[in-house]
Amino acid sequence: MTRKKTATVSPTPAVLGQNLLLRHLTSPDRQTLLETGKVVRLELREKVYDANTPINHVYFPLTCVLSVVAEMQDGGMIEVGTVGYEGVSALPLILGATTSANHSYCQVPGEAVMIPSRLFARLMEENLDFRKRLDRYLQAYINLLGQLAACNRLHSLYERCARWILLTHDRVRSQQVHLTQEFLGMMLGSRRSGVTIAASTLKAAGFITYAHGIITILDRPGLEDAACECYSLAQKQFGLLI
Amino acid sequence: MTRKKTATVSPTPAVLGQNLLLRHLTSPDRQTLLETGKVVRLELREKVYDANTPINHVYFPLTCVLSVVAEMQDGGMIEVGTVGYEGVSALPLILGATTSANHSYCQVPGEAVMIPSRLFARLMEENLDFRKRLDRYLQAYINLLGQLAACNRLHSLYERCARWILLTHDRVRSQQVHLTQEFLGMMLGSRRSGVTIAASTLKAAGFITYAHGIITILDRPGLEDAACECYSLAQKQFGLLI
DNA sequence: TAATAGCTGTACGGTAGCGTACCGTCGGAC
DNA sequence: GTCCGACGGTACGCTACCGTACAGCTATTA
Repeated sequence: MTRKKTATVSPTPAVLGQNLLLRHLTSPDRQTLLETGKVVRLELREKVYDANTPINHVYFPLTCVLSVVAEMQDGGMIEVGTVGYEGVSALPLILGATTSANHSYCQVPGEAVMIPSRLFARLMEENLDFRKRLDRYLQAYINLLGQLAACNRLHSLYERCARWILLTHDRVRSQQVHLTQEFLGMMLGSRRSGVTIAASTLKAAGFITYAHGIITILDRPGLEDAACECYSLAQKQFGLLI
Repeated sequence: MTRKKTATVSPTPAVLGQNLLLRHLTSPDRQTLLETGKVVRLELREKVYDANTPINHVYFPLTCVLSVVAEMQDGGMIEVGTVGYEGVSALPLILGATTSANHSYCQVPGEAVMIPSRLFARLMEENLDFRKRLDRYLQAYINLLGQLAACNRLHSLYERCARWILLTHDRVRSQQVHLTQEFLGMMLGSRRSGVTIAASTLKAAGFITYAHGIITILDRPGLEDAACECYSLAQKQFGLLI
């Protein structure tokens, strides 16, 4: 929530290469992005956009991870999507909407390239290759959304915990992820105490350690075994985007 | 599974009006559809397409309802989307894919307008208004998919049963829906015995009756009260498409 | 160094729904 | 009318997870 203002910096070509959508951009659009885009740092739980509110800025994550979150009438929240360096924050804009049905905020702090929504719309309109990449990305996102709907119904909290940790880990450079059990519980739509039990089991198995909001991955293959099939399916979907 | 071959019939303008996407089509594309499209009857559980298999035909439901179903590694199935007269079967084609990650088959028997995928692609490319309507439809579908993911985690079987019956009822002209509890259980990713209890409760409340594969809606407002918020949200999304 | 706030471990009764089994009933086929 | 198969009702032990509460630990701040 606390946002430290940092000097906005223009991206370098190397920076653009960190995002799968920006990586393949060619001039003149590449040049436009180098000039107009800003590298910003998103802090934990910093808002990206609100539900049913015009989306004015578009973020291409570099090292941060964003969450798309559905809010129910009773105030309950649950994650319905994540966005990392493989994608872009403004999924609804791809189909011409100006708002989203969900909220989005920063799940793992880090950097992103920000551009105005109007520029994003122009790029989509004028750059066919970019447009096609966005379409493919959106398709992958939809496929994962369907899988998530199934996963939420059919798989145990233990499996989903492992899946979530892996997916986040894939998008972060470090072996450590800043993440409280309370937060993970909200993302998974479960109680914190339930998450503690699942996490303790993963810890006892030696796959992770867990202390005061920082989770460390110790045994990735082990964690992959613990996760449901949804993880490998997600990996496969993202593999198609490179 | 048993498909009775019927003589294929070309649609009339009145028929096109029954599908929200075809309704607004103007000539010359309208004429193309009247000539090239076929009105076909889809039977219960008739396949629309398979996962990861080229989609050659596109269906615009008139009175039938289609299900999009995810199949898990253990063979378990669960519905991740439905398509009625408001939409079209081939959602992945909208984004340029040629296959789907899921299966699709007929959930409620009835009629649909069928065209070849190639024609569908051509229409999307050449008809901007049609393209825009498809984009809006896909956006609504995505929003509902997100809501479903949340619903599957947060709402009870009782609520989801009511929601499902309502959504299907909306897309059917009759007060009766052909539907076994076994089938509904599969759609909802739950046991049949659990569905029986939920359905019995709805029956005891006087909202529906239920006998040998045919469910009859008696008290729609009552059923709406029983359903979770996801139903009214879906209604709202579809309302935006008219 | 002490106080504080945030995070994790644990406990425990309660419940929804699983998994499975069995039986009754109704409708359609012959 | 009789048989058979499909469908629905019910039962019951079992499990995962809820909801809530409380206690202990660690990093941060005063």
